[in-house]
Amino acid sequence: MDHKKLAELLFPNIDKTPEYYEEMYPKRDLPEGAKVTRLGPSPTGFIHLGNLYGAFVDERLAHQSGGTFFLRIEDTDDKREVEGAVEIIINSLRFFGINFDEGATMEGDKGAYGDYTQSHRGPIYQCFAKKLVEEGKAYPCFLTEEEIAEIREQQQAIKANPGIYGKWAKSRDLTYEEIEAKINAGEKFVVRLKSDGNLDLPEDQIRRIKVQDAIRGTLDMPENDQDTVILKQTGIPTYHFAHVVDDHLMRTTHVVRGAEWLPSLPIHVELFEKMGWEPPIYCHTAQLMKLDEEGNKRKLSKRLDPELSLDYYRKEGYHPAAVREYLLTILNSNFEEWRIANPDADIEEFEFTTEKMSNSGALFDLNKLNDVSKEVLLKISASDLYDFLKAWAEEFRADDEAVKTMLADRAYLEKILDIGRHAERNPRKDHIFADQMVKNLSYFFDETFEIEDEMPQEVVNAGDVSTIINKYLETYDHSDDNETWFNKIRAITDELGYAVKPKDYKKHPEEYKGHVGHVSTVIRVALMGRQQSPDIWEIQQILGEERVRARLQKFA
RNA sequence: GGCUCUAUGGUCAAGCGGUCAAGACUCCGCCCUCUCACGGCGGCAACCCGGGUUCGAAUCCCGGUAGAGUCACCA
Repeated sequence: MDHKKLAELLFPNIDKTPEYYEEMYPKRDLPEGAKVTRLGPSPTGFIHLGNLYGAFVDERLAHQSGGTFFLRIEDTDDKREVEGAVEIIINSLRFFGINFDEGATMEGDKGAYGDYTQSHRGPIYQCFAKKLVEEGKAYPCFLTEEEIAEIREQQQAIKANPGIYGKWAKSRDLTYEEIEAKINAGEKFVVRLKSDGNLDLPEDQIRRIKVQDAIRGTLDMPENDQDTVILKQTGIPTYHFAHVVDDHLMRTTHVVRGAEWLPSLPIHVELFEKMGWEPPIYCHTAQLMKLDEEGNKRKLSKRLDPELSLDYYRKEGYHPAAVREYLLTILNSNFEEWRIANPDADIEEFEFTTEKMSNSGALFDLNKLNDVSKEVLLKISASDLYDFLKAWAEEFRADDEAVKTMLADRAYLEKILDIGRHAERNPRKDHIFADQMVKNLSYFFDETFEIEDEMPQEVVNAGDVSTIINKYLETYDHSDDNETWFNKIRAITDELGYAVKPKDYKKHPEEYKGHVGHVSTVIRVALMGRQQSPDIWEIQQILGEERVRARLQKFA
């Protein structure tokens, strides 16, 4: 077989040579140790937490080392493409602080290693596929879907491994004349790798490949024996071939991808060998897991787990910094420790390493996210929080009246957001995410204020509700300081036969109607509509005298 | 089924031949306290199983088991 002639027959329009592209995309001029990483999403427009997790690793690796992080659109599957997906991907990631140095952007490509959209790179892949054919390392395959299904059945019958390989790869043996005839007859073909592997040998003779994974250490697996499709009928490559060609030409140094790619690693290794290229350093990340209905762990799925979509967190109003912080806690096992030692340090200062990454799948933990979020929001100023809430509202709650009223008066909301946050010792950590905050703070606004809780039983039983309110109103002076104010409460408490010290009531409940806490709660319910809230005095100062009196009046 | 990955409390996780087996989140007490939150103190709770190697194993070896992933002209 004249492979050169075959290559010409298959790719009559490919006139560029591999050398041409090698020259066009020279080695990157970067400082020693700089890493080049990439994110290669398929443009379905759906990104979930797992994608962010991986993107975060890419981003840290590149930017921590003074390297480059680029975006490549992997749209080799025409069936999955969604309109506007690239924009969604870029925006979502940017929101969470992931920015690219190079690659596809909304305004087209940026960088010297493009095109960054795989569907635009047909001739490049074909050029390298042609080279493989020329060297007898790849061949056209005319098997139809039905024929492949039939092969599979035969393989099942004799318990052979499924797939197109070795003797099952019937198109391997076609002569030039046969191929030419088929092409002239209009038959479509795919290009397959002609694998040298053989897994039918006795176990101890099977060649094994060893790959150093930056996260997992030495990987040791049987070599590939499958004649994997590298170019589809359309001339567009499969993931495997696109990965090898692109990451070589784009000079990627570190390929970060999910562990679901582990099984196809031998294919990639063989492809790199056949191309005569040095493979990148692989970083196979653990997959984020989820507990399913039966209580089993399983991989996050975009189809099954819409609530793990990044948009879900944006809609709920989680702050991007909180999500980043949370992700880092599950990404690097020493991050939490570092954070405790450096509570105020910028997250960028943490030295992220692949070695400290877990290689078992972490379960997504909402409790932990919320906890982390509280800490993160505490460090954000009221002014910045306001801006964050406003941006969130504009995007997700444009028609929500409650949100509108909340944001109407900036100074007012900022005071509310700061309640108890600047306490010298133990600041309050009330804020978790935007939606939660809207609900939590509703009582500050007359439009959303309502009585949600009952008055305390002790006071109701004694019939003292309006008595307390009236006495409170009588002595109320908006200009009292916190201590003066509370002393007045104590006076009312004592006067009406309640214990000024809760401890006294606990010791001798028969001697009192209740204690100062119950009396305060009456005020609290009248003012806030709830039995629980931050400091009453502080809230009163924010609500203003007029509003305070009006609300109390309803219970007088 | 083949191949691969993983295996420490409910969750996330330290550990890398000798520890009373860290820590964080959750949960439960107590303290602080006008309620809640915060904070402090304390508590519940773990090395998948079986064999080895060793004076000694969560750590090393072998064999099971379980969970996950993957076996496409999807990525």
